[in-house]
Amino acid sequence: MPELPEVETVRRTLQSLVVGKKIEKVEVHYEKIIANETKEAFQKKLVGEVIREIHRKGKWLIFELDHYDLLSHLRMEGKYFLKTNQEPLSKHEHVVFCLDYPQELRYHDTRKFGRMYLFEKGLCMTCEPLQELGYEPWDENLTDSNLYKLLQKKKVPIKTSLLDQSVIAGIGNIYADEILFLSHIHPLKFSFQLTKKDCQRIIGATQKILYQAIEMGGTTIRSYESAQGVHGRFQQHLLVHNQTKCPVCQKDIERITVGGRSTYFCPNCQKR
DNA sequence: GTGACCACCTGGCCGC
DNA sequence: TGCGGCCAGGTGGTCA
Repeated sequence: MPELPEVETVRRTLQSLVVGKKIEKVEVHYEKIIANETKEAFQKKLVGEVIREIHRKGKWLIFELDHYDLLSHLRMEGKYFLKTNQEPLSKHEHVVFCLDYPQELRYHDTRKFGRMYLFEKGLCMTCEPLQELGYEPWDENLTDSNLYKLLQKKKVPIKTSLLDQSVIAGIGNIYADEILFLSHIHPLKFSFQLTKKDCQRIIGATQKILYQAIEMGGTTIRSYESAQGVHGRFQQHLLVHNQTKCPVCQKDIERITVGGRSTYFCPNCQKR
């Protein structure tokens, strides 16, 4: 389940593997992956384009091409693999970018949740998928005052607000649990009840956890791998998510549902 | 405008 | 062993 650290790991891996490569041909085997173009237009527009750079915003990957920006969201199980055309196509490989012969960049997605958008170059930052995104975790404007103001308007539990991409972009279910644990905040506490001090702790914990996770190549809970099948190591450092004992007080970790999502927390360290 | 709920999908797991 | 049902979860759409 790729969150910001996993997407950043994929970006870094792809950056070294495919930047400078020319797209000779595109095969789309599952049309729904392409969100804002027909399969035919998508295939036609990308032929001859060179991958100039790969960026990330929140959980979105942005392939900067000659004339277009290709946006890719991995959702739950999306992965990219660099293979040769000799290797048989897996049933979960839905989009194939044929690069310099015989190399192919293949988009693999078991659950077909991932989406790709194609925009004219330079227009993607103001497009629908990206314009709603909130602060990047290392954005200098992500201050305790700004976060506090934002959360004052939210009448939902803080866990739900952390998953809201219009607040802080890139946080998913696993890291939201970890951030709240490090911040000593109960996941059911209402967002508008948080103090500026709480916001300061959330920002600090977010930056710390995401930085560590990126350094370790992300988290592999069930299905995430970066390009070429590299597994992340951060799962060995998770403090509460999917854990049974609190690493601080040794009390039992509780599992509840918040906003329909499994949520792990320590009732002793994270009082309401 | 905001929040709650559901659909999209498939593999893994569990109970029978 | 095989089958059915539930669960996982990011996002967008719909409804209240």
